Amino acid sequence: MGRSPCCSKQEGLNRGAWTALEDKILSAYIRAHGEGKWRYLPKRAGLKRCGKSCRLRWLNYLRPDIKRGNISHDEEELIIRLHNLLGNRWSLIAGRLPGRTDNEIKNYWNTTLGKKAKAQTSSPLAEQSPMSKSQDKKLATKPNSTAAEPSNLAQASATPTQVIRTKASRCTKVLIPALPSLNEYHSLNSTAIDPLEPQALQSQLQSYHQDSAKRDVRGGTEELHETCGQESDFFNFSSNEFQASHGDRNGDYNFNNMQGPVQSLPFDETMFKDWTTNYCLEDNFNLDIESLTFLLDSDEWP
DNA sequence: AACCTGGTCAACCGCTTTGCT
DNA sequence: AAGCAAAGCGGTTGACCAGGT
Repeated sequence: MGRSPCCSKQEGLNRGAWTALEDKILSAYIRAHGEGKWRYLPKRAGLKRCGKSCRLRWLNYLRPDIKRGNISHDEEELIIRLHNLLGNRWSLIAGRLPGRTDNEIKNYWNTTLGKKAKAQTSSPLAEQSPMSKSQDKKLATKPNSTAAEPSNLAQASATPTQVIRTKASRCTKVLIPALPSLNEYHSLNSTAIDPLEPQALQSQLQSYHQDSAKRDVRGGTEELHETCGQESDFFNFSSNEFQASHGDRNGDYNFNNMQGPVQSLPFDETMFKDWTTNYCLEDNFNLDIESLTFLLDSDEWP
């Protein structure tokens, strides 16, 4: 199957850590045009990055609803229990932790929780952690607890866990949660520039590409890459055009819809019914949409 | 002060899956 | 059915930092 070379192999692209300006440019572009079409995004936004890199940066760092750091005790507990059930399905685990990314959870597991679990495994007689003690407290009130719900980390690691292997599927119908209005968005993302002042960002963009060119020369390539910014169409519009362009290009988000009351797509319960019957869940599994914590506490798990 | 070591996490990389033609 | 593009996923890497020697 022919495959075009990975965009990361293209020459002239910036790599490594993102600069504040690149973040601003990416944020501003996505606010104007929405997510998606990552392959074309860098060129249109005027970024010297590959689409993959842009997507990752947005999803893991720039999204307005991202919670960063300070993983709470409850979250930690939930991660452990989800990992017992799902294995290294980080995106699925992250999906149950609002504001957390799969990358963050994966890193947190690899650096913190995984070690805890390993330590408990290697020394099964080791003292229980406070977390596991609290889990035991819970279980003390649950006489029907099963092996699939370990009472502590040691048991979680020592007991063969039942990992649910889900089949990855693209989500074509989504629930749109409460999206912030544009004003709310700005207050959430204080570092973002005002999208209604594209000229200011455009001047920064020019210096960004000049700096990139300098970096290339310093790097010994002696090669002045043709900047994407010269081809970019992102900043070639006025404030009025910006306002009019929300959602009009490429069928992306309509930001006008983001203003005013919360809008959500009608939810059909049969969607969930189908999901539970078509996927790997047991027939007698009682799915509670509100909370996976409830799900995990359910005695219906095998 | 200089060096070493280990921890953290953002970013990269390669692969898989899905949807479209 | 086959080919391709786009998106998503999970493992790995490497830069950075703090603490220890």
